[in-house]
Amino acid sequence: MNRKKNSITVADVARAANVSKATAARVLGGYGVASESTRRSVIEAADRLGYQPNELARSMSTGRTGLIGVVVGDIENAFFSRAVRGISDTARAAGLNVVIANSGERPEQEREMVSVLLRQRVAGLIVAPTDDRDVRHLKDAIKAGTPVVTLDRWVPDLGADGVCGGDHAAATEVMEHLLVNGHRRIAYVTAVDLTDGRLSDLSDIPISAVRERVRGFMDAMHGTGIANSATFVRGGAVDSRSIDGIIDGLLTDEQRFTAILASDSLIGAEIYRSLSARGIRLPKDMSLVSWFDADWTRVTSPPVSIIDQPTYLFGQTAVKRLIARLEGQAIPPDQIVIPTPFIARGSTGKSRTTG
Amino acid sequence: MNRKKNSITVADVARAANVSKATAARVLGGYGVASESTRRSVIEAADRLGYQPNELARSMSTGRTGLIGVVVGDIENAFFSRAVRGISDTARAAGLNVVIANSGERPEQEREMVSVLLRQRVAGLIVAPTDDRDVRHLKDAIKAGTPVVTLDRWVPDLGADGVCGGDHAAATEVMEHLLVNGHRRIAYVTAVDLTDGRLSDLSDIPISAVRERVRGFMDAMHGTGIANSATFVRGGAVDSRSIDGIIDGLLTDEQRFTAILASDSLIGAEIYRSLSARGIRLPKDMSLVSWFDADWTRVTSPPVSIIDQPTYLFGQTAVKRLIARLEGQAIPPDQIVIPTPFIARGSTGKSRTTG
DNA sequence: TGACAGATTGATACCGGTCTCACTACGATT
DNA sequence: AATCGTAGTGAGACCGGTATCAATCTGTCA
Repeated sequence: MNRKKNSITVADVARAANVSKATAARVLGGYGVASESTRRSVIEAADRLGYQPNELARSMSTGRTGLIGVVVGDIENAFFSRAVRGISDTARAAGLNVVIANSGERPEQEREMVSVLLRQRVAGLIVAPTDDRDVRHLKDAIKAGTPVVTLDRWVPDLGADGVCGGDHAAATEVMEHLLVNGHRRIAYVTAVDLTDGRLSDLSDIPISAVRERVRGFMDAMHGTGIANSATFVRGGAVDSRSIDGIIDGLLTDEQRFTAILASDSLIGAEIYRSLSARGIRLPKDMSLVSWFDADWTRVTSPPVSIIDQPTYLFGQTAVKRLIARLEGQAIPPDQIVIPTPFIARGSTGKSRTTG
Repeated sequence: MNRKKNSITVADVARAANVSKATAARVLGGYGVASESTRRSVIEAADRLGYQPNELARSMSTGRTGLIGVVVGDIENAFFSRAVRGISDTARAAGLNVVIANSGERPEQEREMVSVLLRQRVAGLIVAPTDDRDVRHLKDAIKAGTPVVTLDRWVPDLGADGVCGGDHAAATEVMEHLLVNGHRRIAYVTAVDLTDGRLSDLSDIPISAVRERVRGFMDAMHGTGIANSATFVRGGAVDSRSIDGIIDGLLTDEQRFTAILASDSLIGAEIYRSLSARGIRLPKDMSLVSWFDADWTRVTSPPVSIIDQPTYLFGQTAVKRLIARLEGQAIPPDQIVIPTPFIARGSTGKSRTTG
């Protein structure tokens, strides 16, 4: 047992203060009672020795860790880092600590991270599930007594609360704006891996948030009599190169696209860059809307129209709900929808074909 | 003791497998020896019961938690979130877990967070210290046996390793570029709180990274015979409004500034926005350089010249050094400088006064 | 003066693992 | 046949707290 640190324990303090371990523990742990005089001498001894409580031992014996585990797709993505900030601030205010893990949007890594966190005995989990269809690890966690709140994504039959954006409504709102402006050839670009980059069925999309947006997109298209709108969805937008490819595809398509929806701000930025590089002017030649109010959307000219996802609030809300669960509230798990309004800025205008 | 979770322990597995607790523990913990047959039956029993090791108890008894604590200024800042990603990826690969905390760049919150992490018995700390002059909490941690690596900032007398950028060199490089292009009236804008927003002494800057950059800035200015360069440093750039104020100040100053250095990418973005809003064109009317290669710097027109801080690498390097310390390497603590090259893009050009 | 309630305090089991040490069984060595 | 080495196993201490319960000490009241 190579215990490197010779830390001071309650027993040491007790000895120094000439009281029993139990009494010292009561004073230092802030539970039970002690006379004012012993309390003082214990505290004095603790200060003198530099006692620091061992949270591990405390958790061990109480069975509660004050830790909440968070699994996000990628902390480097501002969407998640802002949510993590919301989670972190809110948790801290409630005296909880936060352990962060990345899934890299890969199901097996998500499972691994959840398992690691459970072994760490986190009190609860906030997870942005990578794949709706494989949530057994989350079900198991819930069954074993660790409450789960899903972030940004909603899995109905999971039995966990979910905090998400109003994805279908936002898509509907954007589409209305675009349709009113005469757009008909509108593309939806997502990172989701679709066969050949094309969508054959909505259920191919494993992330509810994206699925709902695409559903809203297709519903709106359908409403204007466009039946083949599934062909307007492009998947696999994972990096610069793939996005350049998608943009090339859109620009040379026989459907002369006039507007593009970017499913997240990373994709949005790359699309913007790709369009600029090709000399396409916004909004004259093309309209662009991106999900998430990233920094970059305000410094482009024109600034980019966005769907504002207040992910700090997502995180905050998720923690609050988690805390409610930890306190044992037995309300049925449900979906908390946070409005994600469309904010029109300069990158969207009248369709060039009707202008 | 309201132990909510009825988790399976080694004792349960041992009973089910008809062996002693010690033997089951040996098999499940992967230490010691056991015959092939008992090993099989223990594993079978563990699987059947759904045994999940309790990492807490394990840490309790071994004295090591595979946790590393990270305290950053703000995870929401891409500078840090990218570093955190580097830390997280590298730590994970080494079998360590990461606990993140925010200091909000406030010394007392930093102290609080460090204390919380120490109570959590993290194996090591990676901290971006908010104030060089008050690092007693870090010294105490080191003295108590928890290695510390500072991130982005270097505190010489701390006795900890530090991973930082080549701030002085980068400032020198940028200044050379600007001076060659005829700029003489160059402002340095930082979030650091200076009295009246003006710099009276370098030691007023509590963050080494910023101090070194300003030193490089002033050295270069001095090299061209400009003696009052301290008046070209503006502090307090903490939000949209303050930055608008600073820009107004610079534009109306009797010194007709022709170039601005932004000390981080948040400031850079706001300055860009503020300049655009005022109709100032880059690089014709003003040159702009920002530290950190944030997303937004590539989508502006012109794209913004930057000092590239590879913070993913910062994080990665910090973890590697921390692991070396954890393994007991007794090399003297030192500063690891990671080059942060200047990358000229469209936002910097010839000074309008010499053009 | 003796009984009794309330306030303090101490002894000790316990949480779920790891780890030391002693003990057994058995083949190899002499 | 006696001795030895070794693989395998079990008993139990331990980590640093918390929690339970009994013991002691007051002061008060009948």
